[in-house]
Amino acid sequence: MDETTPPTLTALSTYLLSRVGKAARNRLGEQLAPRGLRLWHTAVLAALADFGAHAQRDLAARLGIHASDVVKVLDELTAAGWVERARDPADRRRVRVTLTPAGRAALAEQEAAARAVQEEILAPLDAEERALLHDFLLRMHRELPLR
Amino acid sequence: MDETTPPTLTALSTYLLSRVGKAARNRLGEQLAPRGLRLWHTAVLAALADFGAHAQRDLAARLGIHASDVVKVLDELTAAGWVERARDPADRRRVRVTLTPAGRAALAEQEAAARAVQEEILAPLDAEERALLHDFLLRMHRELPLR
DNA sequence: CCTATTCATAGGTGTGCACCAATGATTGGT
DNA sequence: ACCAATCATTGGTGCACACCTATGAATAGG
Repeated sequence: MDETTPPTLTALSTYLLSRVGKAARNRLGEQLAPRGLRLWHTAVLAALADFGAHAQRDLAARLGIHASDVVKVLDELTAAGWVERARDPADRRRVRVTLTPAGRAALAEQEAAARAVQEEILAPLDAEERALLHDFLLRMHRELPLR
Repeated sequence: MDETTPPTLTALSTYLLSRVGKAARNRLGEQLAPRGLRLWHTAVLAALADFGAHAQRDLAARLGIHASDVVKVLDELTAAGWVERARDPADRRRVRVTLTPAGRAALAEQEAAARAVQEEILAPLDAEERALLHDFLLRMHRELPLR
């Protein structure tokens, strides 16, 4: 049986983007799932590593994630000992979230997993093409609504 | 508040791919939703337009979608009058699916919607860059497991 | 001929993702 | 001192997506 994807679809960058993106997402998910993680866990750890401690509301704003979902992600990250919550003494409504050394180590592992996935997905491209692709994606990403 | 995405994430093509891809997927979905459609509807119409009538199992194989899900998509496409189901007289287990003229017209509209989304997402890229991106995506897509 | 396989169908599950409303504690504005 | 707004939290909802099982009709292979 012919399994060729319809040219009407492959002619659309949008379609390819959504399909390749989904593949990337799925493979990333498969890497994280065994550790009981989803993409937001990594994103939160990365935000803390790159920008230091955040109030939860700032994490939500930076990542474009719902405040109520931040709570749930942090519940799991604290349970893993990767993150610590502490009331902000200056404003006791806020909870200050900090990355633990264990959290930093976990992030490094997750980054490595992501790079392994990258190797799979970008396999057909040479180094120069990968650099171009990354530049294109960065520029598109920058214009995206953070939602 | 600083809403910069963590560099640890934006350094990963995989992350950008999954994020930009999701945006593309979402915007496409928003275009189709008012008409009660999802991406698979368009994909099925495209397969029929590009390769002619299919048995349902062949649609499933070509698109990498579950046979039981094909049934549901076709239920809706037939209800819209875009597709017709007929028993294959040569093998009466099979159902031969054909595109109606209305279906072809609907596909054209959906393509136009997809191109509009494309215009949004690819806005930061010039024509040459878009062509390069499309080539990259095509090559990556070709190596993807059809699932 | 009859048994195993194929095909379409019906009905259901689980997961990830995004979003929403209600609540209690705390703060800021006036 | 009070009222309105902010923040974290709880406990949901709904959707898209992918997958699974069981069933009946039809076919193919020995």
